[in-house]
Amino acid sequence: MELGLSLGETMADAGRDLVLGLGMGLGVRRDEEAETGREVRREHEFGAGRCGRSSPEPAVRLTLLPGLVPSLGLPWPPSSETSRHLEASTRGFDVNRAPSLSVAGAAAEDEEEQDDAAGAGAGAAAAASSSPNNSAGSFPTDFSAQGQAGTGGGGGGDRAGSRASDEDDGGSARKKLRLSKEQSAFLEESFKEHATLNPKQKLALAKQLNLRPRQVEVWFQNRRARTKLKQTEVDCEYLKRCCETLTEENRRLQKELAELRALKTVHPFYMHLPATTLSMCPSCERVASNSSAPAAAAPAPASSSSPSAAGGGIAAAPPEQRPSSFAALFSSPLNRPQAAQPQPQPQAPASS
DNA sequence: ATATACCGGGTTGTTACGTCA
DNA sequence: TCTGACGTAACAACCCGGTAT
Repeated sequence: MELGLSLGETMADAGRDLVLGLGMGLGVRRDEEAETGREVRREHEFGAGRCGRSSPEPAVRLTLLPGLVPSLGLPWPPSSETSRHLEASTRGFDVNRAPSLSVAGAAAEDEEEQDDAAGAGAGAAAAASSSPNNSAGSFPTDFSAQGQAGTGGGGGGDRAGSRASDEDDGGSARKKLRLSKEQSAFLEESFKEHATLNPKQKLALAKQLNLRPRQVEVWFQNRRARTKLKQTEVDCEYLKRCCETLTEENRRLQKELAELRALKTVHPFYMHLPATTLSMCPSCERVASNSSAPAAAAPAPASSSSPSAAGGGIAAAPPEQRPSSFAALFSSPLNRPQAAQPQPQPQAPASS
């Protein structure tokens, strides 16, 4: 069996569909999200799924449903990933030292901020603002003292404005990069609720955090990129495990097929069905035939002379009802492993 | 057709941390 | 043990191209 895996672009909030180009005709569905317009997305802009318009949407996509996790026995999501992400997401908090620990650092920053103030003319407020240390003590009230450094405040929030400010700052625009712990936390909380912003919310957030709207916009862009990157990493690992499991399954089925063929040679009367119509039910370990599937699957009584009846306990079912492992793999409810979110995933299955 | 705004992908510069001699 | 150089990861900001309005 040849597997062609293609990792579709799926944002963390894109319905959690892992796209697999397996070409096996199982669990195929059309991507309805691809028809979702931008306006619809706008209406559901917060918390609603979106499909990256830049991603090439295959005409037919095989949705790798999260039910694979239990089916394949794959540990998901990796708790280490979650912890790592959380660590990473909170690393900035730790990096921002507590005021008591940053005497030397504060002194150094004072020098920088003096430069900033001199370069941007932001004044004493800006000079005192951009140090995260200054805001470590109080949560909301610090926001008024944050940001705006190096840009002279204001900032239209549009690209032209930011680019203009880049040039206006006389080369000091990239200083004071780190947002404060409180600002990051607030943005994270906002991101949990909605991964995209409309202008109104952007302005509100910027005002609340005393950041430029452009900063808020950039933060959300970067945050989405990080989420997607994490999800991609998770998906790759997941697909790798899926591939390994399916390979093993294929190996097992090939072996069983060989055994059945050998059995056929020994007892030809026993298997007067075409070999291609035989399938093995992995759950009950019985041979199933789909050659008479339409009739056998129907409630109508099966012919006593039918092979399936003669088999005694041999079940016949249409392919979509066949209790194959693939069907189980690709028909489970959405449970695709997700990249570590800011909040821990309580439904993480136990690792194998 | 043009302008504007937004977004994703990629890149750059800064910062903080860990390691090692 | 302390220190400075070095590598690395994370992050904020930017640039560019595409798309929608």
